[in-house]
Amino acid sequence: MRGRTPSSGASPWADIPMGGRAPLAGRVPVDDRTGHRTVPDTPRRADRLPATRYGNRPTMKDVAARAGVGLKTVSRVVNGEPGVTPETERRVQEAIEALGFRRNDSARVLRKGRTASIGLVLEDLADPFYGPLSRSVEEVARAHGALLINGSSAEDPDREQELVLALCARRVDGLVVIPAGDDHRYLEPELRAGVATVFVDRPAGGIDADVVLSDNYGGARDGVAHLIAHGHRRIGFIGDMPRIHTSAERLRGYRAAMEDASIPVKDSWISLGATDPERVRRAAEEMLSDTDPVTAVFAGNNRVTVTVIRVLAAHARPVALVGFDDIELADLLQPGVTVVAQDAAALGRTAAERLFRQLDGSLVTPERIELPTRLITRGSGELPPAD
Amino acid sequence: MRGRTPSSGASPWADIPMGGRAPLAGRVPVDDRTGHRTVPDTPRRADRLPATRYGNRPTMKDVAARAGVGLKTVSRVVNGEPGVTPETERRVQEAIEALGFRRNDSARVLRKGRTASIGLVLEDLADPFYGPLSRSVEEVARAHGALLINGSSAEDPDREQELVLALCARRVDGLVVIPAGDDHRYLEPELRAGVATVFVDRPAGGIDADVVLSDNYGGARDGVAHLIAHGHRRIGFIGDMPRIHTSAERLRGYRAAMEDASIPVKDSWISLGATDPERVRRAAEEMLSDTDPVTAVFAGNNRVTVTVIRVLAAHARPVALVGFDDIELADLLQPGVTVVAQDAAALGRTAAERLFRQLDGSLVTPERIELPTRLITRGSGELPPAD
DNA sequence: CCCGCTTCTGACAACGTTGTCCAGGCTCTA
DNA sequence: TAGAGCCTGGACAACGTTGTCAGAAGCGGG
Repeated sequence: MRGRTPSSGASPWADIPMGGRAPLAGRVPVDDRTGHRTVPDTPRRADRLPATRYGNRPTMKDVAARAGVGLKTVSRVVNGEPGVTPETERRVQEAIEALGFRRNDSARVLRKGRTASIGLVLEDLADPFYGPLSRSVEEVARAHGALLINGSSAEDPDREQELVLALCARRVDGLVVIPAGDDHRYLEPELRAGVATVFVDRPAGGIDADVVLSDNYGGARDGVAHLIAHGHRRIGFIGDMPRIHTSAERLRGYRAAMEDASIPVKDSWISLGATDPERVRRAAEEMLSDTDPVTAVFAGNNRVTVTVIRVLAAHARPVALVGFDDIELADLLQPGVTVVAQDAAALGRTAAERLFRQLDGSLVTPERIELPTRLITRGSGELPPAD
Repeated sequence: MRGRTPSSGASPWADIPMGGRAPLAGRVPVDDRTGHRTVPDTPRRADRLPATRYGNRPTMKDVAARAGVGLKTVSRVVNGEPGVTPETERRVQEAIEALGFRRNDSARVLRKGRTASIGLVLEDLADPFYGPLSRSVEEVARAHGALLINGSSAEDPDREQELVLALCARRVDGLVVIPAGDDHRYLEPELRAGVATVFVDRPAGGIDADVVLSDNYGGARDGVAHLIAHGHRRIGFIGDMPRIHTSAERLRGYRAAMEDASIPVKDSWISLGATDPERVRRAAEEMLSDTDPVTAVFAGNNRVTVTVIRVLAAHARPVALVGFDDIELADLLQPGVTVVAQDAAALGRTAAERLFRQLDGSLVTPERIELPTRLITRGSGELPPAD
């Protein structure tokens, strides 16, 4: 009992009743799944259905049979290849329409060797920083006729690798990765096989690949220098885990600015690993209630900034604030929030464009590209120290 | 030379589904990249490779040859099937490692009929409302071992269809669609073929399918009633294009609330089609400077709300505001922004869960699910009318 | 030493598409 | 009208994987 007999003349889909969703019900051996049939030696994972396929979809063969033409002729019509009479083409189109045929791209990929899809692995799609980035990657992909598959690593190196390998198994033509881990040697076979790869926001570890970054170090340094220029000397830094490259770079920028101004940094002014709001809140409150309290805070990313704003809003004494990453409505708060803005869309666009340039062969040598940041003054960073 | 067509005016690469240039034209130079570093382990394929292939990836056959076992044994090891001696398994694993083999899921899909991937078509990934939604869909997909492919329709029905069909061509197991258009009969063949389908945020048109919605009507009605309860009678409504279901429903809610309070609505209080900030701004300014100016505004979605906040901030007389959709930092503004919040993550989660229940056969009858909204009072909606 | 049994292994045929190549039928010229 | 050329259409073999099924190897009992 094979799925179908192609020689049965009329295609089996020609007379499927409309509106029924019958294929859904029968395509899983529900009896086996519920399991009250105790058959011990039957392996559970055995799909006993002849076809584990979901529904039966018409193939080019079916279309050909219905249109009364050869298989390859259908292929030609579907792909807009020349060499088909208008009349023949019409008949084929009609059959396609009638059967609801859709080309199976898996088979196509298998034959042609490319998928016209690229993968994007980022940290969290829900983060307002990654939304625009993802969107801009998608736009570039679309302009090149490719689809975007994406996944969130949730800052977990194992999950990153798992995702990347899943994408590679699907034979994406290229990968845009925002690394969670710091060892990417597992990608060596893919690079050898010609999978275009660009890392964004953070550099790759252990392999030589394209990287597109923001100037985290310079941005943070400028932001902190800005606070110093407004008279602050006791400046706190609240950032993410230092194993994250961006986080480490921004801390480095903070230290550099302080050193440039010959201000010794107290350990209690620095808080790292602030991953959730509660920890950020505690960190902020601690450095504000220190015996030697900070008069300004530099927030290491958008999530930290938002939480710090909340803390400061509830704080009696005004405290200056500069945040890394722009946030929506920052201009409407009292005071407006001064930020070091990076251009997420530009990061994504640059990366994706490099990816496709790798793919069309016009790029060969991996490069490291650093995009500038921009200090946007809105008030909170210009508050004078209130000792 | 494979010069087969004299009419070679059209690029032979013009066969990518979504238009645009094929990315991989000159992929052969990839060999230059590894170039001098000859890869000793990778067996070279025959020279008669299809011109479109790029990079040689090892196949199970290669692994089998290297490990000195049969093809099927490799398959067994790769898929963790029982019946392989530890010793054999070790040899195979070693070969896999050495060659950097990755199973080709396209071939697997072709054989098995399912892709373990689902498609998500939404309006704009960069919109803060869709980020969390997308993320929650991804989480559910991940829990079911599926990958997420997504695309942005940019509110364009043609693009929606193009994306959906591209996903179907890739044989996604299921589709989560946030409709841009209002006619989805093109999906009939897919439904018949058993592609699980759930519409979110807006209903499908012309077909019978699962839908998960927010209670747009009720939410808007409650929000407007809230303004009325605080003494307002001249209330403006600024919304998106009325052809969008959510937009129309919210307008309906507005009208219902006004009618419940027996307040006749002036045409000049209603502005639709406000898609970009500039138009929202003009619309808001007009209804504020009317001879009979509104004392409160109901904003039809998050983008409108943000712009209206800006306009009101620059406005002398205090004006009450309730917005549909919650926005970040809304609580920190002066006054805090009162909103009708919908739970984007819950929408996505509910939809994705239904999708997988369709797939495992436990759901057959399409349903319409409506999730409640929540009025969050923060100040702006409780301002008294200032005539 | 053979038989039956279990356990492990491999040959082979799909899956649906596209590239190659050849067979007819047609038009156009001599 | 025949032969040369051009169209158009179709048969067939890949692509890399998995399900089927039969064969091989190991092993104990008669």
